[in-house]
Amino acid sequence: MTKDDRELAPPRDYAALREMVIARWEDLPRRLTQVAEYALGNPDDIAFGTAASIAAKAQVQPSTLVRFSQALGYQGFSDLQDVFRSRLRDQVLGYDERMAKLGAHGQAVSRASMILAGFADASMRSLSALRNRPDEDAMDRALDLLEGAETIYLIGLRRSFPVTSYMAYALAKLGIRTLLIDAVAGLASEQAGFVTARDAAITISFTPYASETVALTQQVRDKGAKVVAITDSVFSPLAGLSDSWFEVAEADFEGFRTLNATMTLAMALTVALADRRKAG
Amino acid sequence: MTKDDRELAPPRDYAALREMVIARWEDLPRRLTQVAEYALGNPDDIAFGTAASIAAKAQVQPSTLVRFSQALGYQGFSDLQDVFRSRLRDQVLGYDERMAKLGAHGQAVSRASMILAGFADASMRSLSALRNRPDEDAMDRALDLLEGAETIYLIGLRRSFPVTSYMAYALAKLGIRTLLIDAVAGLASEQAGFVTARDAAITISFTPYASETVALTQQVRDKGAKVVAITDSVFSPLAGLSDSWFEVAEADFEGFRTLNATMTLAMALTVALADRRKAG
DNA sequence: ATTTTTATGGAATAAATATTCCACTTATGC
DNA sequence: GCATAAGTGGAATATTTATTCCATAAAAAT
Repeated sequence: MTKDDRELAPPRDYAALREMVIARWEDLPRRLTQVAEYALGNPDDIAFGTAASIAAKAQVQPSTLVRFSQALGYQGFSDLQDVFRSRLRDQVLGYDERMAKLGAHGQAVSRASMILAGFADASMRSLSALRNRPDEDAMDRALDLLEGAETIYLIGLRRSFPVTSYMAYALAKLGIRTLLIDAVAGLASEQAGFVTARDAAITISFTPYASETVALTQQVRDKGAKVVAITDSVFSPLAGLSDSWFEVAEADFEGFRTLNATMTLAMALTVALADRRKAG
Repeated sequence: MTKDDRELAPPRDYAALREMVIARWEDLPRRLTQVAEYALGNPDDIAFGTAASIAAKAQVQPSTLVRFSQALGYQGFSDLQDVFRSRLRDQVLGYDERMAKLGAHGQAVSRASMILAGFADASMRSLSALRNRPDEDAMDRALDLLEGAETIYLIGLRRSFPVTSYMAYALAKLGIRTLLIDAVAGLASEQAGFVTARDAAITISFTPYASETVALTQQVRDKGAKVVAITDSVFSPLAGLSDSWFEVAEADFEGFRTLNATMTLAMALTVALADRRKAG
């Protein structure tokens, strides 16, 4: 079975694995074909099941699963199973083509470009999650609150400041009156002090929630302004302080959170708001 | 903790489980709250991981996971894990329907969420382009220039300001000295005036290139500082003014340019730089 | 302040799961 | 048809993984 040359490079992504199995279909022994057939037909079961349960369903012995895995070059069944699991993860996020691509040319790259690729991937994951969440009416609810506002106050410091500063720029370009709380000269509270019940605020914060952001949000809320929040979990202090809020899940790469999903949501919110005002 | 009445009906589906955890959030002890937060934030990890690996990521003991599960009325961790797994299964199955819906395009979806989807798609296109361009050594060249810099000056106004402000935040967190030219009080030129030949600058600008950004870049260059630029074409005035530059192509949606590729590149540059300095 | 209850970390144990091994069968080459 | 090689089932074993237990710490009640 010309083991030596095959065993060196077991595919790490499902697409390649599938191809390999199909290619070698012919020269696999009887029971192993049986396993191959079951595996390709019920990839989910492979991902979730135990060797024993899968073996039963495929009508073979557990040991056959191990042999199958090893024949393909994997260390054992668990090793093979990892591939099926990663496939599931990716499918949930919605793109297995790009993983195939990743496996195809994933070598001889510098550390720097690996970091870049890592961030790009993390970002795409975040965006995919954002896109696929059918948050249908969260968006509409937020727009209802923002549409009639006289001035929109933008609250977001530290890590969130890039987002609010972007919105300030874009909304201003679109002719929507905003006030960016930038805390210049330590005047954050004074900047927020002019808010009235005819205004609305967009407030953005993530773990660990900057206490100043929370305080400012509380402040504008007390004055009767509507509050739309963008944050990262139900447990965020902003969730309780807002009339409508978005949950954004940012993927991370080596502990550094991406900002893209938040940024994209902000952009969409900005344009959708302008769109509504024009229509209205 | 009034165990008896709760333990009889542990939810079998993820949605109900999630609700239950949120409801009982308050009266859970410290470590269990920690687990709850991690679980709801990273449901995929719970589905696939082992008790030990999850415990490590959530920074608790494996036994705490078991206790958490039991506090919720499950028999043990494995029992709880089943719920998370079934969620994944369902999501996978629901994916096809979702794609079909997407293909049928635009009926019964609100205008707002179409805008969101549009931006998400545009962003993913930008990122995909960024990722697949094998700009191998542009990154390394830039890092060479930045590595030895005493202070890194960040130049980027208007649309690019979110990016520079993000870098200022992230680099500061990583212990790298920066100076963000924010043009507060109209002092941009004065802020940039302190630059020396031992410093470096990162300058960012896109069509239509803000004249002030170009002028500032020229200024720091004249003083002998190294310049790394992020811009959108060879014809950019920044290309000629820099020692190394990145070309970033941002996709647009209905005329509005996304900022994600730039943001992601900035993030990668930031982390890669910190990585180098640590290594060096 | 003192006792009692509850929570926690970490090691010990139990359970499950994968893997290896070997006797036996089937196929292949001579 | 005989000898050799490859394949297979199932039990034995090794490993991994969840769970329980206990000593200690923190909180709550008295």
